[in-house]
Amino acid sequence: MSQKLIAHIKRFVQLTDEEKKILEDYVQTEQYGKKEHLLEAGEVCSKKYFVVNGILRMYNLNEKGVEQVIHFAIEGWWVTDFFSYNSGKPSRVSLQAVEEAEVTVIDASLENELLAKVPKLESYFRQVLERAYAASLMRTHYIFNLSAEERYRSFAATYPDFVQRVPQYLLASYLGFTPEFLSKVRAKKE
Amino acid sequence: MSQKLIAHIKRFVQLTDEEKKILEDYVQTEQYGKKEHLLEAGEVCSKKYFVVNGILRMYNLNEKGVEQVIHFAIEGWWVTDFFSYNSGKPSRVSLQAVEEAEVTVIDASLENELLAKVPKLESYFRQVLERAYAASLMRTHYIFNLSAEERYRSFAATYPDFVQRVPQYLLASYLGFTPEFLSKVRAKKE
DNA sequence: CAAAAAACTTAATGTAGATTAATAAAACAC
DNA sequence: GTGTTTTATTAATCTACATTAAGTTTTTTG
Repeated sequence: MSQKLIAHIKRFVQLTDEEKKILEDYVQTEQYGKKEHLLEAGEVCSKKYFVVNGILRMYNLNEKGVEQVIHFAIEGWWVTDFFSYNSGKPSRVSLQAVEEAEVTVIDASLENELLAKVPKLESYFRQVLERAYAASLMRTHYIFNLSAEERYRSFAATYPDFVQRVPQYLLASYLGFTPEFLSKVRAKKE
Repeated sequence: MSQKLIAHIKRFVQLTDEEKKILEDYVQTEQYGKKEHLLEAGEVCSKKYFVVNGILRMYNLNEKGVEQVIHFAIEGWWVTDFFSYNSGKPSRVSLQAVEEAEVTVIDASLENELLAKVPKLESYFRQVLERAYAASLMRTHYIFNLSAEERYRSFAATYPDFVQRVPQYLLASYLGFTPEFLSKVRAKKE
C-alpha cells in the first residue's frame, strides 16, 4: 500500500502500527492507464478510491449525449459514487483516468469490517467528507457568483499546475462552459 | 431534546438507551423567529444545527452586495459552516431562519467528547455527510445541464411543498437566476 | 386599519456565452 | 514518418437570461 494514504490519514487521526497493519490487509493498489475506466455508468460502484497519483474524472452524459465532468480527483482525494456505493444500485456516473493513475482501493463488502476493527477510520472519513462537502458548497457559490471567464481565471490562479495537466475540453466541461469559449478567453491574455 | 433527531439517527445507527441519554446531555434545543440569525458572517461558527422544524438558509454576499443563497436546510438536515467550525476562523457565510425554526444544537467544544463517549455517532455523521456530499455534487450537475427554467420546473416537481413555503426571491437566488425571471416562468404555466 | 416596507410582476433593452462550422495543430497508431 | 484520430482555434450568428425601471400586490407594523 502506498505511504501516501498513511500520510493523509495522519493529518486527521493517529493510527498505531497495529492499526496500520490491519488497514493494509483491507486495501489494494490498482493501476489504470490513460482513459481507462474505473467505473462505467450502469455498473454498481462497489469501491472507494484514494488517488495516489494521477487524475481521475467523474462524469456523466446529459440528454444531448454530451459528457459533463462532475468532479476531478487528484492526489490525496477520495472518490466514489456514494449513491450507488451505499444503495447497491447501478451508478449513473462514470469514473475514468484522465492520465495514468495509481489508486488505493477499499471494497464496499469489506469496509464495515475494517471500520469495526479500526474505528478511528470512521472519524477520518467523517473529517475528509466534511472538507469535501464544504468545498462542493463553495464551488456552487462560485458558479453562481462568478462569470465563466472569472471562474476560469480564478481556478487557473488557484491550480496553475492542474490547468496545464488536464485537456482543455475537460476543464471547460468542469467549469461549466464550452471549449470554444475557453479558447477565446485564453487567447485574450493568460 | 426533540425525538426527531433520535428518529433520524435510528435510520443510520442503533443507539442503546444509555447512549441516547448521553446524547441528550450534549445537545440543546433552540428556537429562532423568522429572519433571525443563527450565525452572521464574520462570527466563528461554533455549532452544528439539526433542523427539527422550519427552514434555514445559508447565504453570503457577492461583490455586488447581493445575497446569494448557498443552501437551504429543512427538517431532518444538519447545517454548519465546516470551514469555520473546523478551523475556528470567522465564517464568510450567514445562517438565518427563513421561517420560525426549532433546531437541536451541538457545540464544537463538546463534540469530540460526545463522539468519544458514543462512537456510533461518528458513523452516523459520516453517513449523513456522504448523502449531503452526493446531493451537492448532483446539484452541480443539474446546474450545468439544465437551463434555468428546467431547473425550476424540476425542483418544483421534486419539492412541491417547499416551493410554496419559501419566498420566491430566495428560491430564485438558490436556483441561480433572478426573481424577475422566475416570475416570468411562473406566469407561463405552472 | 392605515401607512410603510417587502415581495412580486411586467416589459424594453442589453449581453455573456452557446452554437455552428470550418480550419489548424497535436497526439496517436501502424 | 505518414495517415488518422483527437484536441484546439477562430469567427459569424443566435439566444437564454440579466438588467433596468416602473407599477402592483402582499405583508408587516404601530
